[in-house]
Amino acid sequence: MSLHVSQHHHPAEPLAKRARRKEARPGELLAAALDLFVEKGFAATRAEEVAKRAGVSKGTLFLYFSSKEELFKAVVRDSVSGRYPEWRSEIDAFRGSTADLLHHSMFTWWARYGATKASGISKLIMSEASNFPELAMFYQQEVVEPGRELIRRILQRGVDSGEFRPLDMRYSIYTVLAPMLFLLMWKHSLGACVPNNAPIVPEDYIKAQINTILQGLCAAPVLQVKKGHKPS
Amino acid sequence: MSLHVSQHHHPAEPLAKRARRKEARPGELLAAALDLFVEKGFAATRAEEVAKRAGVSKGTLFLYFSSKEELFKAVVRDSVSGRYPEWRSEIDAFRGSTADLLHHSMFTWWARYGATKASGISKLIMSEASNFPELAMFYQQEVVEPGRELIRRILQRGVDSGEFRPLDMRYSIYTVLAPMLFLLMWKHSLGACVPNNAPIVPEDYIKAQINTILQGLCAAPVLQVKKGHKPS
DNA sequence: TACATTAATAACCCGCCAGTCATTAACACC
DNA sequence: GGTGTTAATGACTGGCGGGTTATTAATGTA
Repeated sequence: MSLHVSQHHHPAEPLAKRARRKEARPGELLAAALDLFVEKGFAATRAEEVAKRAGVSKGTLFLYFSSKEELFKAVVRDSVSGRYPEWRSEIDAFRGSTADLLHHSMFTWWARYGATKASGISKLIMSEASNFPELAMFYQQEVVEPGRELIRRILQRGVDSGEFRPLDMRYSIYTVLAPMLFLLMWKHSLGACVPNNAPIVPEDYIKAQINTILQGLCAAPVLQVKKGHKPS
Repeated sequence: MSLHVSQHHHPAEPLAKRARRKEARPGELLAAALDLFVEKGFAATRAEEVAKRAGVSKGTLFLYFSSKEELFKAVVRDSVSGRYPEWRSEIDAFRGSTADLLHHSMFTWWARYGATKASGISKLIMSEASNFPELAMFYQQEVVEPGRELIRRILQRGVDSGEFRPLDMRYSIYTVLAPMLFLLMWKHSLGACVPNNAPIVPEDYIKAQINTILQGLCAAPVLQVKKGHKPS
């Protein structure tokens, strides 16, 4: 996805059969795979369908990726784990209160990841980890651990500055992680396929969660989160 | 599971092939199906394997359940939705503070559901809802809605008595639901199959979550949850 | 135009699995 | 022991899907 999005050599010459485009194929296959993995899950996604969506035959898919599992790993690297460095430096550069940093981080995470297609990958892994232990392992190292570290960093900042009470990091991390991952899961499972009379509005949900989290974590009794707060 | 657990007619006469036991079969099949659905998921569970674990042939399975989906619905009715009436009356009968009620409910829910095999069903549904919309719909009506109602009941009790600040029920429900469902998901996915240097101890996790939730929900600034609290 | 290289293809292999059905045998009743 | 009912079986079907391979043709070079 990120770098090599499909760019047809010439619009006037629309889709030559059997065109040889060694450079463009992997990116197009990754994009197609992301779409389908997110939409149907890992096991339920058919290699042939990925190929078709990328405009090639199944044989070509296996020419560029040795198996379905390798294809999946490539998708994760391309669309998830690549983003950590940027986030980490943003967090380190942040100058306001830790409450504001938490607020900013959660809304940013949602806007840049949770609300995008790529977030389906997290749901997929939670869903299919037990059937594909190797993928689970890969994801744990590549995504989960770094993510935990980022949250720990934010909370520690609050403790160090005295804004938060002393925290047991082993579990406080989940105070932030659980509501966000639940939102993700919900969005991609029951929330997506069941007609619901009380649908979750992500921004409202997050605001409510932050409210609860902060009033629970701050050392001193604290007011509501400020109303007109600007996420970015 | 609940009622008709397998009881062999006579232990001395261990496993007569082709025994005719119309009464015992459905229960044994449900128990086997629960095991396997939880272990491998819905799509990945093979009908023949369910039959084998129940000690019958695949043909017999389809004699009692018209399809895999019907088998699944029967498992849900048998091992999940049957428990609501009991919980609801326990909640209504509770006499202490709402903070204690919440504490009691969350630990009881974990002990009687979260920590058992049956909780794998919730994880399964979150995982496979999008591939089996009919099952998702069924689960939403049979399990999710009643569950939401129960949480709403508890929170409303706290608001009415003045223990909790006024709450937007649409989202406050998730303050309770999200951490618990996240724990479930974790237990049945990454937490189960990845060697983890910081494993989650459910009771500690829940205690930490309650702590945060209450300090966020209570009207007045509140102390820690009492230390030696007895869940039941 | 002739030739070498290799990207791309389509047919193929092989194992798997939900659901069916004709056959078999356990049991009840006489 | 004989007979009818039906619980239980297991072989079978039809379709699917990951991965392979022999073949085809696009492109670069001379």
